Amino acid sequence: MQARFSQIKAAITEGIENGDMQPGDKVPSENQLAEAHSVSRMTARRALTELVDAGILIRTQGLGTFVSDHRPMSSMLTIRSIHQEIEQRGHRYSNRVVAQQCLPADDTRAAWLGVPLAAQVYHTQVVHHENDLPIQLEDRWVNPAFAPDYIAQDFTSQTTSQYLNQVAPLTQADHVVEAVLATQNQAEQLDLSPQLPCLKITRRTYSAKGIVSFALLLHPGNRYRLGGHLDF
Amino acid sequence: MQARFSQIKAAITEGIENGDMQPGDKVPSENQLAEAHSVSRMTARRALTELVDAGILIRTQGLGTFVSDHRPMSSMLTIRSIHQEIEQRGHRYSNRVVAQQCLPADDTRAAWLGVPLAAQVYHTQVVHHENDLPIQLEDRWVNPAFAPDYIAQDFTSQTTSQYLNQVAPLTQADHVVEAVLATQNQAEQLDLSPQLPCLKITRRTYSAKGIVSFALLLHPGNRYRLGGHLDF
DNA sequence: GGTTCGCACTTGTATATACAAGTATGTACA
DNA sequence: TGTACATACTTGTATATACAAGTGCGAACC
Repeated sequence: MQARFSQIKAAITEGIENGDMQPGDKVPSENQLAEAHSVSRMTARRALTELVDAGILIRTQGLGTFVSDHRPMSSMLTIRSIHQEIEQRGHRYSNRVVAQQCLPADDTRAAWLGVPLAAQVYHTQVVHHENDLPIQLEDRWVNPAFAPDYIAQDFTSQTTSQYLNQVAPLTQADHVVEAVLATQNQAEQLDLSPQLPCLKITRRTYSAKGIVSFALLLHPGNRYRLGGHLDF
Repeated sequence: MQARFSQIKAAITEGIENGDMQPGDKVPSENQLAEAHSVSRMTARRALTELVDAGILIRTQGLGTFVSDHRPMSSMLTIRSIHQEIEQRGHRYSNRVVAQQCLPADDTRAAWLGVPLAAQVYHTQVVHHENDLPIQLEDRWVNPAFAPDYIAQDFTSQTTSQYLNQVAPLTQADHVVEAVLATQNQAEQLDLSPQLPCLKITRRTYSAKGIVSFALLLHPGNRYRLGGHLDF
């Protein structure tokens, strides 16, 4: 047995899918839907609310509810924690901490972290392994103001992001994904032949008080699966 | 003036951000929240519902509501239509239809499109230009069952996805993004030096009745900006 | 003719209530 | 000891109602 609000949702999406309602068209008002389906207004409203959340409909107070004209414009990019992902595949996760140091920020790092030039920042470089094969290179710069003990941690038992999320719960993050060639150095760390295309993901994380860290991920070969809606 | 359910949301997220509540912790029940904030249960419930939708909380009927332990695990990858994106930058959009043909599906295409081997499918290859510079290569295979007139369209005035979205409104789409090197042929179409890393996005679209098309996008240099939460 | 006001209709917020359904726990019973 | 049941508490669904707030239109007024 299906809930009633769910039936109303189905009726509306069906009307959109078979072309009865075009993008921009007005859908029946909450009161009309309520009467048509013999439910209360709040139940009809719930159906509309969930379709609005899904991006199928658009609501304007005082005007009405309409079929969205630009539905498939964005998509959930789901990237699980590298640790979890590997273990879910039934494989063995391990890592190697290549570098863990405190150094003065050059202009690029300073700009990304929002600290003065030459300010001391923490840097770690970790190679992640799946069944002892290197599959991911992580470069991370951390603002000491938010994680003063970062430099003293043991990151073989706990990932850097796990630790940071503990001491400075992040509230926001920006990401950029691009395709690059691995540098000589990076290729050596990952035990790759150079000139191999890699997915590079740059990420900047914010806590409530400022920029916590930015990290650089190199994924040779790894693919990311996307679900949802996307337009190109 | 802020709505009351919004105040409750703020109170909960604040509790999570300053560490009062850890992932896995139980948040007050709907009735407790209602009493504590002097609102009805439905209002307290709405606050929780929106936080659940946002991925901050997890609810289980009969058990309670808990702080999510894997908050920042996914991110909205927002990719606007190439056409819109270029025009929003104030640049000139144009394209060149390289191929538009009907041919028998090889095993790969047949598998992706869900049609028998050697079935006739439509294929188009379009190069998208920004200010007359090629920036994107689009390969698309279409199941004729859902768009029989696809092969006769003029795709200089209308993009392939615009047309398909009209004749067969899509209900779902899968995407895979990876880094590859452009092939000799692809590099020529895009007027690139070969051996350049490109973002390759493979997409399969579904209508209510089956697989409509799958497309392959090659983006040299182009970066995708992500917003929201992501974990690695 | 042009402005203002009021009305009808829409969505937004909030309440009080009722029952259904899932989970855990303890108690009574075999 | 162990199974079954009753109970308390949780979230899930649904209703009827009330008022707030935004939009559009027409009628009354100047």
